Amino acid sequence: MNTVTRPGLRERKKQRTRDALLRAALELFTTQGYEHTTVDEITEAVDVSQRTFFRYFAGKEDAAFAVQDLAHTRFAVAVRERPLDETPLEALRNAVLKDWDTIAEAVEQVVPIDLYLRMCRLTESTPALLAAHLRRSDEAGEEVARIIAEREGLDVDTDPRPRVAVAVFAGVIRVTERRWGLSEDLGATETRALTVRYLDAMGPVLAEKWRTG
Amino acid sequence: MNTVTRPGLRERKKQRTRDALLRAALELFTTQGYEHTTVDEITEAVDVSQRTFFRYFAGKEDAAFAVQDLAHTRFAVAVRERPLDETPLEALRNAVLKDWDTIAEAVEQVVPIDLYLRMCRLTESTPALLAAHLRRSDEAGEEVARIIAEREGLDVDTDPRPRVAVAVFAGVIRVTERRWGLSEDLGATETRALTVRYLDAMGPVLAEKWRTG
DNA sequence: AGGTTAGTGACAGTCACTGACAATTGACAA
DNA sequence: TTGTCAATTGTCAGTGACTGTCACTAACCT
Repeated sequence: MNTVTRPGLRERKKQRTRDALLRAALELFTTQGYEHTTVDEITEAVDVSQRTFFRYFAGKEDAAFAVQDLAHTRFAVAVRERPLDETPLEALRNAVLKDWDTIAEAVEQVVPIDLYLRMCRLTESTPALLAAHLRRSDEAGEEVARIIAEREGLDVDTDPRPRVAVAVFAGVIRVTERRWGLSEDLGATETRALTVRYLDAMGPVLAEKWRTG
Repeated sequence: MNTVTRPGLRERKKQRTRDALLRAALELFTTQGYEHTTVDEITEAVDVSQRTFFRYFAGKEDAAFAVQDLAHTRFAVAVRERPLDETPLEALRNAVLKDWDTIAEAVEQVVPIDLYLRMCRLTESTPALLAAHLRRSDEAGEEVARIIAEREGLDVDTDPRPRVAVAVFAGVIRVTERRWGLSEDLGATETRALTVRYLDAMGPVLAEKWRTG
């Protein structure tokens, strides 16, 4: 008798199964490695049939990126919410930074953050995962480019600037991603600072001569 | 009796097999689609065992990108050959443009250019291939970043600028790639011009306000 | 010519993923 | 409460990518 109709038992059960599968998958991936984890191992850990796994996730890869997708979606929303007086790159910059502070709790709703972070690192060192990650980022970038174009009242298929701006921005993000993913000792706070530094350094990099001689 | 020891019969036979497999693979991929082409179909077309295919290529994917890898390698060389008085981004820009004019014949040595171009378009519309392509590009970018760092006498692990510059540059290239891959009517010449335009527009994009209002 | 070695084919096995159908279980009305 | 409907799941069979192994053949070397 909830005023807000609570999802029925069926719905709740489904959610539990999905969560359990997701958590088991990430746990196994991060401890044994992605390639060395079979779907059977995941389903055995949750005690469902293999077929069920594929009903919840399009494939192994899809499970690996369920959380990452959440982050991408949130970022797109954050960009859409930026005030219109910011330039495109300002909007992108401020969107990441604002999102950064609240992303942790959003992730925690689904899986322990620690698990997510370990998964991110694994992505960087697993070719198959890195490939999938880059493609998903590319996709997310496309969406953001459309948002930027809309903000600026431009046609994304005529004017290249939205896509160029997003591509440039994504490139910088990728650098910090890599840096963070491969270094053992680099906390979230330091990485955030690094991101700011790189983004702010971007302008000069393009014009300046680097050599002091 | 060659002064330059010509590769033996064994070596030549191997090369022929590899070429035949590669050509058959690309031909089938581009006509039937990547996913709908089985390795068995490829090997049947060349009349070798399936096992042989996997001795020449690490997988289906590897065959699909054999030519693309050639292009990446050439680009890296082109960057290395740029005069030292060019700024990093100038060097990158001029390397693509210079390479552009000679890449065609280099490709033709291995497979018909037309086949290569069709393969590129297919990559853009096949998620699995796009993912693989982006990862390989990322890898190539890492190599180029090291070359740039060396040119400038910097340590790539300390100074982020080489990677940032390459990431930014790669982002722009990606935009033209996409544009070319998805439009039916866009020749190589027009695409080259587009690349120049985007690259040259990059600086302004980062600083300027876009809205005229 | 005869021994060595690289390249190949044949075969068996693993694993991701899919389609089809039957069994189960929550939802909902009589 | 009970029976019906529909959603979820399990089972089974099959495809296709990829790997290890081993015997065989053909090029290479002396």
